Amino acid sequence: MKDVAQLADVSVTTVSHVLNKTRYVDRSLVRRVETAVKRLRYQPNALARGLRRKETRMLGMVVPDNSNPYFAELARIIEDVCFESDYNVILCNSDEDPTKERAYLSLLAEKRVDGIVFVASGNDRSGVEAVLQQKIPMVVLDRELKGMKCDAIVVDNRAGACRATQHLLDGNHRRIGCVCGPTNLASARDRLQGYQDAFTKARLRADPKWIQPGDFHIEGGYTAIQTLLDPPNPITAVFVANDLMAIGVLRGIAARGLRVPEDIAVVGFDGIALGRYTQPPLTTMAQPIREIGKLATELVLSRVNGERKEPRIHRLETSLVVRASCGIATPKRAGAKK
Amino acid sequence: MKDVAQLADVSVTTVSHVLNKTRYVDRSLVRRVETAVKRLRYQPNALARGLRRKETRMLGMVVPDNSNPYFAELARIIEDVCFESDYNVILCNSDEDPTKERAYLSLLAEKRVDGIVFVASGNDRSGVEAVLQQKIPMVVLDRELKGMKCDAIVVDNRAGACRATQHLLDGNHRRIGCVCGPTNLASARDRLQGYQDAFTKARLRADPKWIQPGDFHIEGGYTAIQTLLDPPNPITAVFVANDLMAIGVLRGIAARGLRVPEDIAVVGFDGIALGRYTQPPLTTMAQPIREIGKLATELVLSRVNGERKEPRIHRLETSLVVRASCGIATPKRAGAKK
DNA sequence: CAAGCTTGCGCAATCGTTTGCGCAAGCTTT
DNA sequence: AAAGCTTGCGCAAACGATTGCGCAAGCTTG
Repeated sequence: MKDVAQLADVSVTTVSHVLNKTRYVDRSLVRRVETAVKRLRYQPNALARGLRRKETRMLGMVVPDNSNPYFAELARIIEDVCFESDYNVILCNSDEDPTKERAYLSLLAEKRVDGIVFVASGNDRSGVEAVLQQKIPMVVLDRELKGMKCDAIVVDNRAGACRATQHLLDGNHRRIGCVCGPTNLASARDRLQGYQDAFTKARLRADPKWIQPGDFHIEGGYTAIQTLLDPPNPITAVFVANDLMAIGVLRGIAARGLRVPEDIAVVGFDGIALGRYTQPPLTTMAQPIREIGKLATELVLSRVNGERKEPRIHRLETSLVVRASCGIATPKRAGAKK
Repeated sequence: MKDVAQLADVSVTTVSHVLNKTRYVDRSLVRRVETAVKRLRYQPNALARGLRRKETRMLGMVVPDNSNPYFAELARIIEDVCFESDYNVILCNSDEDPTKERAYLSLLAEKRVDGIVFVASGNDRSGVEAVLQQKIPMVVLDRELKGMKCDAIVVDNRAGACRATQHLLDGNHRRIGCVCGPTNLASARDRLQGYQDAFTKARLRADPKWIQPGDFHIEGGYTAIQTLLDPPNPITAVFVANDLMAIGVLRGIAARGLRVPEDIAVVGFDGIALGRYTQPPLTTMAQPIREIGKLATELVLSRVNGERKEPRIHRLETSLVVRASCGIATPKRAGAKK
């Protein structure tokens, strides 16, 4: 910058003001500065700027695993919105490991990101506290950390899972299995609850043997469905707590020579884009993933820009997307049963 | 930091040295500093540090689209390796748009990332030049920019596509279609070439009508296969230039009531993890994606750490992964035919 | 006991910007 | 023509760390 100033024969102050258009500068000087910038291929140093301005135009994004299509899509949306607003995003994969989560949150705080989108997994308070007390705007997805002074976005996992299961009940399935997620995750527990709620509401009982824990990964779905199909007189339908596992389930069923939905009906959860293209296409309880991503980013950015609203929990609706894998044409509403 | 120094009643110099363990400090002072750090919840400012040290411990990563599983997996690996070495990665989606590419490269340069992993798409020299002349280590994937002073990692797309197609020929298919990628991408062109090479080598001719351009996205595969299957006496096999489109192709075939591999054999390209779980599992020409990611990151990081080797082009091998979608049990080697 | 070493720490410059403050020159008033 | 405004720019102090250099106190040595 000094060099630019020298070459253009002005002060660095003027160079700065020209670059930022932050006060009037004479035409001729502007031109001189601009040509000097071009000649020297000058690129401002964002660190120095950030240090002075106390902003970095970077957001941190912590997700469990960006190779899970759900988070990949979410990341893509967040990144897009950020790009629009001239922000960059730092990608962090936590693997749902509290230690990694803490490490990343702390790193992001040190890097002085302007905000954080955090897909929380465990009950990790400490890491979050550290960030908040640095006054870094943050929005937490998928988990309501009660008592936390920051926005959260959640979907009603329980109600969604319940409706998904009801859809199978409506299709006259009675022996309905559930491949659920790791029970240390609140969202997984809620979805399991919802599955059970559906039975309760229908005055039926879910056999505990029908419930098989998964890991939210594709292989987990594959192996879970195997043990679910092993016993004689097995389930005729299965609710899978996320779409990635559902893909594994579809494969596992096919590997046994069974057909979906004729032999086993399958319903997933998440609404990833891939669900349209599975064999057969996947019926799923879709999260409004685009909205979640947009809202999350906008919430963070609005706080970055000084918005001072009271933090709150935003609850979004899931919606049932009926495709072939459940073998039930029209979704009946729960209310329609009475 | 000043506050810490004050509270511990030492100079900021000492605080810095304690934090970085960069010179001997008396035990008692170390303790005083450490407790002060805890009490104040002090977190060093990475911007200031970076400014002084001229490093950011951040890498830029530019990919076309992180929601394509191939790039998602790549990103994941890169991020993992970086985490090991205490680096963060900035995620950038270029959408294969030269303008976005330039914008991102320039932004990354301003942010003074220590290095860049760049999955190049177009022929964009300018953006790359700008980075290189800033002396930022960079490795370019998927495209050899000749004359560029930086490392590149490529796979032999042409040979890979050729072998994939040969595999179909070996399976006694003669009318083999090709869903190729956008022709402005070198990798897509090479794969198309490889497809044609296979015919040439077998002294056969590929009907131009069998070649259908795609967009490397899932829907593109779906629509491409439709037009490929429309004519009477259609193809009996298809080579798809990437796995994502291949998934679309599988769906498209199923939607017409045809079966894979009995009616149409399918071979993809990329080797994404999802390929194991498609219906049927996808035969594909796999890129060594883990190696690519690791090598890319290691190359960049080694240069960050002052390695001064001559930049070179690293060529990696693809390998055929035979699953059910091609309907051919054992891959015959091209050489075995003679 | 003086000279020279070693040990342990602090001073102050530096990294590359932004920005509050003030100054000089030209213009408008009265 | 003096007083007061405008206009257009530069000076220098931050921002928060790192690090070369040097200083004082305690030791060793001859």
